[in-house]
Amino acid sequence: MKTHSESEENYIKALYHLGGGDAVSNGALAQRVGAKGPSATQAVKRLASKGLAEVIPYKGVKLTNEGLALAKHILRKHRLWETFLVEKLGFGWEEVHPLAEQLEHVQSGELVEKLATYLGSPIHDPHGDPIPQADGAIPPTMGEPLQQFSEGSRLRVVRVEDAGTDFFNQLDQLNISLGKEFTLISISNFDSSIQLKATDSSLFWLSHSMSSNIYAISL
Amino acid sequence: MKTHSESEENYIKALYHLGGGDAVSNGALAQRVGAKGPSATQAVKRLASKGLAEVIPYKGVKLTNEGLALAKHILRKHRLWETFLVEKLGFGWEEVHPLAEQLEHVQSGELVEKLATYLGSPIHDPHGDPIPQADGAIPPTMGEPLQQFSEGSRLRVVRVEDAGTDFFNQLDQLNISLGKEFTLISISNFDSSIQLKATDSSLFWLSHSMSSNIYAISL
DNA sequence: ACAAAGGTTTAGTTTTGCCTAAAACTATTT
DNA sequence: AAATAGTTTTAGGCAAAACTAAACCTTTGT
Repeated sequence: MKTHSESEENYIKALYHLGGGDAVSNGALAQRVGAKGPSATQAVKRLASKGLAEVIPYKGVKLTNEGLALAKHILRKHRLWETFLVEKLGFGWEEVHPLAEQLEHVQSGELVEKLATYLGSPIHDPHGDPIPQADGAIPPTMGEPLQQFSEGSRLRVVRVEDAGTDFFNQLDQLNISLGKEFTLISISNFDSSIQLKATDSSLFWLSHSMSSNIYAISL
Repeated sequence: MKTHSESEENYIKALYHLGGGDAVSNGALAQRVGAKGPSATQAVKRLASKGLAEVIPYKGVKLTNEGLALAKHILRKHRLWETFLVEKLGFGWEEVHPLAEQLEHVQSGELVEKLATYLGSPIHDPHGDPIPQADGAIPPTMGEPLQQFSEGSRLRVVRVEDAGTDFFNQLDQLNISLGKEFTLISISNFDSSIQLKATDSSLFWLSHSMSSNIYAISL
């Protein structure tokens, strides 16, 4: 198996995140990896020369099938490590992203699969995001934003967007975590904030910016 | 805490391995990291400029106290990861070194300590080598080579040198692992090979090159 | 249609870290 | 004491990956 630099892997991840298999603009890519335009131009040329991406100058870049497979593999590692850090080492779900960014670059197919087995072959990570499987299959993305539900719905939180430490801290303060169940009491017509009732009958409001990052399924 | 490149960390590790706190020659250092002379010269200059090593041109290099502390910290990570890979993921003790070489570069004090706690704060790794503690203390190095024992001694294997995959495979074939107990039956005057008796009373011979990499304590 | 605006690429520089070849130093041997 | 062998350092390149400044496309507005 060819080996790739961390920088290359970061560009691959960014391309996958932004476009999946579709074309991405140079600017968007540069912004995502935290670099300037010319660095991205140069990077995608390197990727193209390795057969991982296709570039149409001034138009955009997209991953080849090979690039796509690599992207999924990296994402698999990332989410398995996040799962390990939370489930086994007791990290909070807001802390694990930067650590997984380092761990995901470790190269060893055997390690990934042994880790997956050790964790019980999970299909979702601690944020509820799907973990790509060894064969490249992506488990379904769960849930809808809370706005999508009607007043009176019984629902269970199954996924949250990684919207930064402050967001996670607020979730913790409100005692919201994956698997928790609530009843949607009302949605404000004024600012779209949402009132929920917890299983202990406590009532509270969530701002739109909070609730739009929280995904649930109907029970 | 300042951050260091992987290359720098590899040179730090090599300096520690070869000299501990004492001076090391440029050639030995280069060989250990798998580079050529000039690369090592350049690298130690970088280390010196960061206060991690002291160089006397044409004489040698040695780690500063800061460099020494960093070396121990990296070794701590390395041996904790090896322990994790063997104890939790089920890797064989001959496979873990290259993986730990990658994992040891992950930067996070919190991760190291959580990992140590998860593993039960071990003081020896799967090969029996001491794991430097968080405060820099080094647990005692266990055992003596089998040659040191007298005929008839009862002994327990507590450490093996990492002498390559073939060595480990042979250990496995002979059913020798850490903690196993044997009686030393005889030492050949001709080629220093050693005859052992296992607890199941089976008898077998070990060549000098095998036995000199196996360390035991007397029971 | 043309010119300005905005995004993209090229060109040239920087840093890290490796290399080879050549020069310089140390040590040994006669 | 001088020559030689061996090691180390300097000098000069190369590649990856980032940057700034300048040139170049594309698109958009009038």
